Amino acid sequence: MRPLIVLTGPTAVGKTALSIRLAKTTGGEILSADSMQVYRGMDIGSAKIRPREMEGVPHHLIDILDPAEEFNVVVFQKLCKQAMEGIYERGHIPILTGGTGFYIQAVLKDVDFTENQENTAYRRQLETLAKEQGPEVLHRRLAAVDPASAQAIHAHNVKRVIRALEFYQLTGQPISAHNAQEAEKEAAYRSCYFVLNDDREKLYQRIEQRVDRMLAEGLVEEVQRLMNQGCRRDMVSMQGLGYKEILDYLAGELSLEEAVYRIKRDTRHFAKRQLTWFRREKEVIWLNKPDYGYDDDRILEAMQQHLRAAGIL
RNA sequence: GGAUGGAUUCCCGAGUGGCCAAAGGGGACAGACUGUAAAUCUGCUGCAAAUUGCUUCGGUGGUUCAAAUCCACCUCCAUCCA
Repeated sequence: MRPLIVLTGPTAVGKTALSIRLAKTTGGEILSADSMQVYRGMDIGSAKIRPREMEGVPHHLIDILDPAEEFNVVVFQKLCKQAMEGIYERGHIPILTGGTGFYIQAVLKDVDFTENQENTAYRRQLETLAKEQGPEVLHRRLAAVDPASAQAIHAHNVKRVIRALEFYQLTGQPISAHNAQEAEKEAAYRSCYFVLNDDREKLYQRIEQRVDRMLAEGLVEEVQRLMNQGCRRDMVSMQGLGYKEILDYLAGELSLEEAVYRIKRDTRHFAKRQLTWFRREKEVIWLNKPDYGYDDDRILEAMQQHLRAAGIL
C-alpha cells in the first residue's frame, strides 16, 4: 500500500504550522482537506495559509475554484486522488491536512461515491415538497422504500432524507445498504491519522483570538469584495463560517457585534463537531498539545516515531 | 430621606398558593453524519445509582395542611421625588 499521512484536528489548533514542519522533515507535499480554502479570494475568513508561509512546500487543492462554483466530497475526492498520483510520481509522501473529517474519510477509505449522479431536478422537487408539506412527508416516503435509513435519519434532517430518497430513486437500492458496505472498508493506504488537539478552554480562546484577528486583517472588506463579485448567501462557498455572518451584516440584517458573536459561537460549535467526528474514527493518533508541553519539536518527534513504526518513514 | 418597580436554576427570561426542579431561549456538554459537511440534524443540562429521596427561586423570620408565589423586616439594583 502507498503511504499517506493525515494531520487534522479542530479549527484553530495549529495544524498549518505543524504541517509545514512535518512536510519538511518527511519530504512531503501538502493536500488541503478543507472545504473553504479551495476557493479563490476567500483568504482571511478561511484562515488560508499565505504563500510565504508555505516555505517552499508544495500545496494542493488550495485556490482552485471560484466562489460561485460548487464543491463537495466527490469533487474533492477526485481532485485529491489526482493530485496524489503526481505526488507519488515525484517520490514524495502526501500529507492530508485540514479539518474536514468527511473529506479525509472519503480519501483514506476510498469511499465509493461513483455509482450515481446527483439529480438536481428531483432534489429541488423534494425540497419544495418539504417546505410546503413539512419534513415528515419526505420521511414517510423514505420509510416506505428504505426503512433502515428512515430509522437512522431523523425526520427533521431534510438534507439527509433527501439524499437517501435521491439515492433510491437513482439506483433502486437503499442507501443504508450502500453505507453499511462502505463503512466496513479499511484504510486504503499505509497511513497514520494524526489528530492534533488542545484543552477545550485553550482551543476556545484561540478561536476567539483568531476571529478577532480576522476582523483586524480585513474580513469585512474581503466579504465586501466577494459580494461585489456577485457572491450570494445561497452559494456553497458562502456557507463558510465568517462569510455568511458578515454577508448578513453587510445586508444590514445584523449588527457587526452580533455577527462577530455568532462567528465565534458557531466556530466553537464547529470545533466540537469536528472532535466528535474524530473520536468516532478508529485508528486515530491523538496528539494533545499539553501532553507535549506545547512544544512542536516534541510533537514532531512523536509523529516521526509513529511514522517509522508504520513503515512510512 | 421618601415613592415605586425589581432580585428565579451557568446567562437571559416566564411563573403570583398545590398539577414547579420550576415554560421558553441562549450557552455548556454529548451524539449522528458515506455527494451541500465551516453544512444538516439529535439528545441532555440542580444533586443523589431508581417511578424515590434531598437541596434550590436575594437574606431572615412568619402565615398556611401546602409558599418561587402571601406577610414583616433586612440587603442590593433601577427609576422618580427631595
